[in-house]
Amino acid sequence: MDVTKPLQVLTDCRSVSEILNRVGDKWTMQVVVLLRDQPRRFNDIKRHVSGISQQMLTRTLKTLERDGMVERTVRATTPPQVDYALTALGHSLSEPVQQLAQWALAHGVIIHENRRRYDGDH
Amino acid sequence: MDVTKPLQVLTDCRSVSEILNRVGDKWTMQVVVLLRDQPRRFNDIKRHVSGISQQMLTRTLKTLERDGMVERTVRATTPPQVDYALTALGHSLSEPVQQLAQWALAHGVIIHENRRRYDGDH
DNA sequence: CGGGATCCAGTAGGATACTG
DNA sequence: CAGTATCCTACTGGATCCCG
Repeated sequence: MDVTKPLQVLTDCRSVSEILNRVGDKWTMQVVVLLRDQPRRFNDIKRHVSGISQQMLTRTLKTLERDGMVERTVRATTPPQVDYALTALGHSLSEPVQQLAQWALAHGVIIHENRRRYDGDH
Repeated sequence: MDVTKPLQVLTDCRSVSEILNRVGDKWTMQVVVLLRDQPRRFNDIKRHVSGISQQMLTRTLKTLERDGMVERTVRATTPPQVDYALTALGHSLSEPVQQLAQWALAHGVIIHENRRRYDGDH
């Protein structure tokens, strides 16, 4: 099978697309950025990420833990206390994401203008 | 209403999440990276992005056009010919995306290891 | 050739109730 | 407090047929 450059690029793309899909869901980013400052507990996160349900927060944290982006620490107190902290991997991700955040902030307005114009013309 | 720093961060996050969601869908990245090299025609793109249906390619291109990321040029020949090219905005996006691509390529293996380990333990 | 229109399946995400 | 379990809805993506 031929290892032409276009094919290589597309292979890379699928790998990148997977990451983008993981990190680009509705809540992951907000949780990661929140945890960048400090570890937090479940309901603490829930309070700061407005609109998220306990269901989705559970799923989001579990997926992040599975990928090794956050570490889950259970303290066997009563009531139980669970801390979530970003791992080194999670922190390393936040760097390229910030690049994209810069881009999004810089071009967000233009994109929305483009959409308005497009929707007006069509 | 208070304009505390956490709130500001979360506002940014939603904007970034929106971009990630747009760009992180199943096909957008592959199309954008393919068009980075040169403009291409509809079926030309379809051939290079293996697995994409004409339906999804149509939708993907239309969304990219709406956001001002690609420019659509129709030549009224018979048969009709339509060229798709990346705009300056589209090109500018590909830069931070490449940063993320680097990250994905560098850490993809570790992430998959983390998942295997997690799935084994639980 | 480059789509539009339609239908259909799978999954992401939301609401609520319950539990150790 | 920190979840699990259940149900439901909406959106994404795929397949097919048609049209200028």
